[in-house]
Parts: sequence; structure tokens; C-alpha cells
Amino acid sequence: MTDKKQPLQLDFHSGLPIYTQIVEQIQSQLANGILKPGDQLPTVRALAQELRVNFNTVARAYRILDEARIISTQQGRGTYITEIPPPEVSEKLRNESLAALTHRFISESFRLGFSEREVSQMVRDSLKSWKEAKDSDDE
Amino acid sequence: MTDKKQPLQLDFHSGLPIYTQIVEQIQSQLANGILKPGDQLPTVRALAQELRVNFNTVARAYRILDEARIISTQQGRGTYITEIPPPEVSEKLRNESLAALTHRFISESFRLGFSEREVSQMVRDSLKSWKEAKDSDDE
DNA sequence: TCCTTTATTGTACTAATTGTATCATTGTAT
DNA sequence: ATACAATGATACAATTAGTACAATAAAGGA
Repeated sequence: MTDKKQPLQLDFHSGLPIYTQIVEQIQSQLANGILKPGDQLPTVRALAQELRVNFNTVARAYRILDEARIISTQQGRGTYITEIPPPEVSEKLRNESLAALTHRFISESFRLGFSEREVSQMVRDSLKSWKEAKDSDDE
Repeated sequence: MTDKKQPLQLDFHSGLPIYTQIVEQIQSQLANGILKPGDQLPTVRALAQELRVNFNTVARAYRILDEARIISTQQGRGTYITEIPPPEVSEKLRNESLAALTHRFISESFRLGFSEREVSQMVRDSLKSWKEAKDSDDE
């Protein structure tokens, strides 16, 4: 119903940069459920044409959203709303997000034939080497 | 038993190229005995149709695996898992493929702002509930 | 049997679609 | 006038798709 494709509306005289308007409207549509995790956004060129704007302006907006982990842009493929949006939200949602992510990982590991033992060992090792890498960065 | 034909599962907005996902999953399946030396893989066209992907994308994955001597592709005949199963390579491959999977999971978790502590706790919980589910199945 | 035909398979090359990087232009504030 | 931010232009790179081709095997007929 209200979650149909909603064209962005720019105000060229508002003083707000176009890319900012794009960023904010996409954020707002995500917050309102008009856009949902996994949704594909228009290509930079398509959205640019629709908005009568240079596609680099759209690309800039997408880059900002990408750095904010809100969308995932993939060269040659397209841009998508991140599956698990960065939860500045509730602790509950935050926890559910990690649970979902972990569930997918473990499920996939088992599907591929790895054992519980192997999985937990690999997670330990991987976390350990991650910490070591981080520590050496901090020096 | 668990070594039946296992369909590949693609995630089209994971950020990983499709051909990479195909490569990694075939490697994992081989490492875990789901695929065995001598097994014939689906033809590029058949697998492409199953995955709803262009057959050149599958061909690209096969070419990579072929160059790695993991499969042998023969024009006009098909593609087969390489006969010679280098045992230590197999174990190595198995380890590497779980490591890659784990690395992606942890990387994504950190990217979303979760702490090492949270991740390892969630993995423990998730594995535990998995085992419980399995135990109740066995009854 | 032997040859021809046809279907099936992978290969090679090209095109289309997508995002990226870099620099030029424009407008505005200082 | 200068500096800076926003936008646009252009060239590029990565991924996937389209098309034509070549090798192999299987089928059919002389």
C-alpha cells in the first residue's frame, strides 16, 4: 500500500544540496518502511534521469549512504538496502540482527558439512587473529 | 547421506560476485565430500538455469576452478571434479573454505558495529540452541 | 562398418549495465 | 579576487549477458 515505489521529490531552491536531499529522503523512506532491507535502489543513472540531475550527484548520495552502512553499492550490479540496517535503534532489534546474521552463518556452515566443533573453533581463531591485527594497528 | 546433491545458494545482494559464490560453494562441497573426485558437475547451461543466471557467469566460475585444478572442464563433454584428490590439499581446502565463511561473518558483524564479545556470545548461544534442536529430533 | 547429421557441451569475443575516480565548471560567500 | 562547495563531464573498471563458434558424443542411414 504505502510501500510502493515513491519518487523522490527535490527542491532545487531549498538551499540544501541535492545529494543531501537524496540521502535524507532515502533514509526517511527506509525509516517509514517504504524501502525495506534487500530492496534494490534505482541505478545512479536511472535515478539521475528521473530527477533531471547528473548521475554523479546520485552517486555521491549513494556513497554517503554506503559509508553509513545503509545501502550496499556493488559495481556492475546495483545498489541495495543493507540487509541488516545499522541499528542505532533499539537494543532488542540490535540483538535480533546479530542473531539473524549468526543464524545464517551457522546454518550455511552446517549445510556445507562442517561440524559444530569446527565452527566454534574457527570463530575463536578468527576473532583472535582479528584482535591481533587490530592491536598491531593501534601501535 | 549428507553427500547428496546440494543445490547452490546464491545471495544476490551480498556484495560477493555470483561467480565467486559459485566457486566458493563448489570448493566447500568438495572439501566436505558432498562432491567427490570424478563427479560430474552440472553443465554451465543447466546450472545457470537453476540459479537463474547467465551461463557465462557459471562458465567463469568453472574456468577459475579449472585453473585451480579443482575441476576439469572438457569442451563437448562436461566438467568433472579432478580425479587426483591431494589429501593434504583437501584438508587445507576444507579449512580455507570454513575460514573464508567465518571471516565474512565476523567482518560483517564488526561492520555493523557489534563487539567481539557480542559476536562470540551469540555464536555460542546459537550453536547451543542448534544442538538442542538436533537432540530433540533424535529422540 | 563408416560417414553424416544433430544435439550437447564448453569457449571466445563482444556488448550492455552498473558503480568509481578524476577533473572541470559554476555559483556563492568571504 | 579568492576559496570552497556543489554539480557536471568524461573516462574507467567490474559484473553479467548475448552471440557465434568449436569440440565431442550419440544417433541414423548407406
